[in-house]
Amino acid sequence: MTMDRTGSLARGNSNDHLRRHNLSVILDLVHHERGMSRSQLTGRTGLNRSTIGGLVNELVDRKLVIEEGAQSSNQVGRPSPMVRPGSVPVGIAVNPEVDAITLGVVGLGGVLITTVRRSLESIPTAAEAVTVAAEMVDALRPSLAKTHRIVGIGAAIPGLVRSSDGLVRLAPHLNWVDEPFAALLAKATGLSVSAANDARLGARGERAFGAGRGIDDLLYVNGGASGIGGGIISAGRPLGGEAGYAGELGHTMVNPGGTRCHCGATGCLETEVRRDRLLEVTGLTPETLDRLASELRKPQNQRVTEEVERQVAFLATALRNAVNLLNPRLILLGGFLAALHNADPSGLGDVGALRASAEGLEIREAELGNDLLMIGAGELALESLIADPGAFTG
Amino acid sequence: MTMDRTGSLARGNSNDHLRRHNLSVILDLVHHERGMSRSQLTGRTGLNRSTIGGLVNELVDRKLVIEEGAQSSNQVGRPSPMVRPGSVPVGIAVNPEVDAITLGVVGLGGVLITTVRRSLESIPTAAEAVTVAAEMVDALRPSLAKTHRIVGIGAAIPGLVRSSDGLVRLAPHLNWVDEPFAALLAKATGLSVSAANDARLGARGERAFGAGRGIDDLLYVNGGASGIGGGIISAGRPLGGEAGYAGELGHTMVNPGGTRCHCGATGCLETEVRRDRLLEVTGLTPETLDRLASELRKPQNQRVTEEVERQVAFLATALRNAVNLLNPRLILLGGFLAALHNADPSGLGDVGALRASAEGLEIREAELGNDLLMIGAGELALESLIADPGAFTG
DNA sequence: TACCATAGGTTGTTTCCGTCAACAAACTCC
DNA sequence: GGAGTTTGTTGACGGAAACAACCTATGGTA
Repeated sequence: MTMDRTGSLARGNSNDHLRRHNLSVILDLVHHERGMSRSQLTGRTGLNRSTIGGLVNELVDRKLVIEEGAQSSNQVGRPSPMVRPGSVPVGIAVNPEVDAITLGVVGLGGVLITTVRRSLESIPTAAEAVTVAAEMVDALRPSLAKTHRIVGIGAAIPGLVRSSDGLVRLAPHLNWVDEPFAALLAKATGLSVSAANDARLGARGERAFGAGRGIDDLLYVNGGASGIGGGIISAGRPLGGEAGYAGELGHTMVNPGGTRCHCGATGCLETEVRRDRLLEVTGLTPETLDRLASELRKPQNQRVTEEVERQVAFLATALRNAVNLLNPRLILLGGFLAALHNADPSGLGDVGALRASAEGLEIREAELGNDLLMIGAGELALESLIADPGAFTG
Repeated sequence: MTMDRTGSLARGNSNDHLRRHNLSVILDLVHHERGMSRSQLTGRTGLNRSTIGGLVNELVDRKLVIEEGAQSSNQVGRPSPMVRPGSVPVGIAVNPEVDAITLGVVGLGGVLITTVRRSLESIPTAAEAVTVAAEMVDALRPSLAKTHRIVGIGAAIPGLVRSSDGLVRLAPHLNWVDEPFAALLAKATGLSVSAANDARLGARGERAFGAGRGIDDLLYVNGGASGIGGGIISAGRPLGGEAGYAGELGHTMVNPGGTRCHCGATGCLETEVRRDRLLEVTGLTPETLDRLASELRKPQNQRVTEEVERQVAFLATALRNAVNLLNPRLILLGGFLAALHNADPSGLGDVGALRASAEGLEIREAELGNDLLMIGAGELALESLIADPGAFTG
C-alpha cells in the first residue's frame, strides 16, 4: 500500500479510494522500476489484465505514463508492451548549502533532467535562500512550460526539519533556527513545498534508484564536511519518528573521553570521525577531496593508517549500535565514510553486533553520488503525485 | 491501512480487499478502544453511517463484536449504540521462562481472561517447553470450548526470534539456539502460532492498552533479571527490521572500558546496568524484588546512591543514542529500569539528545506490569483475526 | 510452415461495495 | 408536548473490478 501518509490507521476506504490506490500502485511500480510490461504489472499487482488495461489507459490519458511497443524478449507468446514513466510531470529539488543553492528538475523514474547551481558570496539566510531559489524556479519555468508540468518542490536541508510543516528547526552550518523554509518557499513560488533532512532524502534516493533498490530495511550514513547524517528505511518506508528528526546517527556516543560536540554531548560519532582529520593526515584539501579514497588506500603512511583505524573503529561502534537497534539488511555509506570503509573494509566487515542481527547484513557504498540529493528530494516532490495520480492532468 | 503484512507494496486491491479492510479497521478500533459508539465509528473512519451499519452487522453476525443499548449521554439526538468487543474469539499467550511456563487467554479489547502458570524443575529445552505448553493448552480447551473460540497462539520469548517463521534464533538464558519453537508448537496444538521477542511484545502491549495508547512513535525498554530488552513502535507499527531482531537496546555500547558481554562486545548497556548489582547494594534478593523501588528512593546509603547514579548515567547514554536515531515521542521503562528512573528522575529528565529530537519527549513507567507479556502476546495471537475478520465465524 | 503458447482488446454480465436521500426513531431543551 | 437534533434503517444508484467469451497479435518451436 504505497504510502500511508494519512497517519491514522482508522481511515476507512471507499470505492474512490480503491481506484486511487490502484492507480497509485501502478504508477509507483512504473516509477520505481522505470518501466514494466503490462503482463508484469498484472503479475505484481494481482489484478486482472482487463483491470490493468483500464488503469494503464487512464494513466496514459493523464500523461503520467507512456506505452511503448513491446520489445523482443526471447519469450514465447505475444510480447507485452512496456509501460514507462511519462515525461510530463516533474518535481523540483532544492538544496541550499553554505556556498550555493542547487536546483534539479526530476522526472518520474528518478530521471534528473536538469541541474542548476548558483554560487553564493556568503552563507544565506533563510529569506535569501528562498528568494534565490524562487528566482531560479522562475528562470526554469519558461523552458519547462512547453513539455512539462511542475507538481511540487522537495527541499533537502542540511539540518533538522520538522516533517509536519517543513520548518527548519536547526541547520547549524547555515545558522538557521526555526525557519519556516517550506512555507516561505511555497508562498514565493505558488507551488507546494515539502522539506526534509538531506541524509533522510539520501536514504530515500538510494532506496528508490540506487544501491538500496528493493531493500526494505536499510540504513544510509553520509559523511560530509559538516558532520555525519543518517537516514533509515524501515519496512520500505522512511522512518521519521515523531517529528521527522530520526536518523541522527552522527550523535551516537562512541567515545566518552572524546571531544565535546555542538549538540552538548561528548564523544559523538561526528566529533571523532571527521573528514577534516583525514584531509589533514593525507595532506589534502577540500578541493582535492576526490583523491581521498585513493590516498587512504595507500598503506605506507603510518599516521594515515592509524587515523583510519581509529575512525573505522568508532564508526563500527556506532553502526553496531544501530544494527542492534534496527536490524537492517543493508548499510550504505556515502561521502568520506565510503572512502573510509574502502580503505579498511575488514574494520567494518563484521560490525560485531549480535550475531543474529548482523547475519545477512551487507555494508556497501552508496551509488548515486552527486545526484543523490536531487533524486531524493525529487522523490519527496513527486510523492503526492504518486500517492494520488487521479488528481493530475497533463 | 491497518496492517500491511503482505510486505510487497505492489499489491493491488480489489473489491474484496476493500470490505476486508473496512471490517478490519472497525474491529481494530473497537478492539483497541474497547468499545465505540456507532456514531464515533462513522467519525473516525470517515465512512457513511449506513456503511458502518452494514459492517457492524456483519461483525455482530460473526460474533466478533456485540452491540449494547445506548447509554444515556446527555446529548441531544438519538443515542448511538455502543459496539463492544465480543467475547467469543480468544488468543492464547505463551511465555516460556527458565523456571516456569505461563499461559494466558486473551480476548478482544486486550482482556486477560485466564492465566495459568506451571513451574518447572529445570530450564526447559524447546521440546519440553512445547510439550508442556501443548498440555496446558489442551487442559484449557474444554472450559473454553463452550463460550470461546481460539484463533491462535502468540508466544513471547526471552530471546531473538525470527519473525518470518518464529524460529528462536538465540535465547541465552533458556540455552536455546535455532529452535523452531513456533512450528513445533503449531504442530503439537494444531493452532497457528506466532512468536516474537518478549520486549517487542511488551512494546506492543503498552502501545495497545498501556501507557503508550495512541502514541505512534515510542520506545519500550525493559530491565529484567537476565538483561535489558527493547521494543520500538514507529509510525504506529512494531519495528522489526529485516528479520525481527530490531530493538536490542541492551547491546548499545555505553562504556568502552566496561565489562565483556556475552554478545562479544564490551561495555554494553546490559553489562553496566544490572539488576543484580542493585539488589546487592540494597541487600535485597530476587524474592524481595518488589521492595527495590522504595529502597532505591531512600537516599541515606552512599553506595546505593552512587550505583544508582552510575547506572542512570549509562542508561541516559543509551537512551540518548536511541532518541537521536528514532525520535520517539515516548520512552516507557519497565522492570527495574522503572525503579531506577524513579530513584533519580532528574538523571533521565533530559536525556541530552539533540534538543529538537528530545523536545516533546516523555519518559514514563510502563503500566501493565505483570500482565504485559500476556497482553502483548495476545495482540500477536489476535493479529490475523483483526487483519481479516471476514475469515472468522463464531 | 503449421502449431502452440502467451498476451492484449473488446464487450457484456455479475458481484460487491459505499453513497445518497428519504424516512423513522429516540433523545434534549424549551 | 412540540421543535430541533442526531442517528439508525432502508432501498435505489453508480462505480469498480472480476469473470467469461471470443477474437487478434506475435513470436518461438516442432
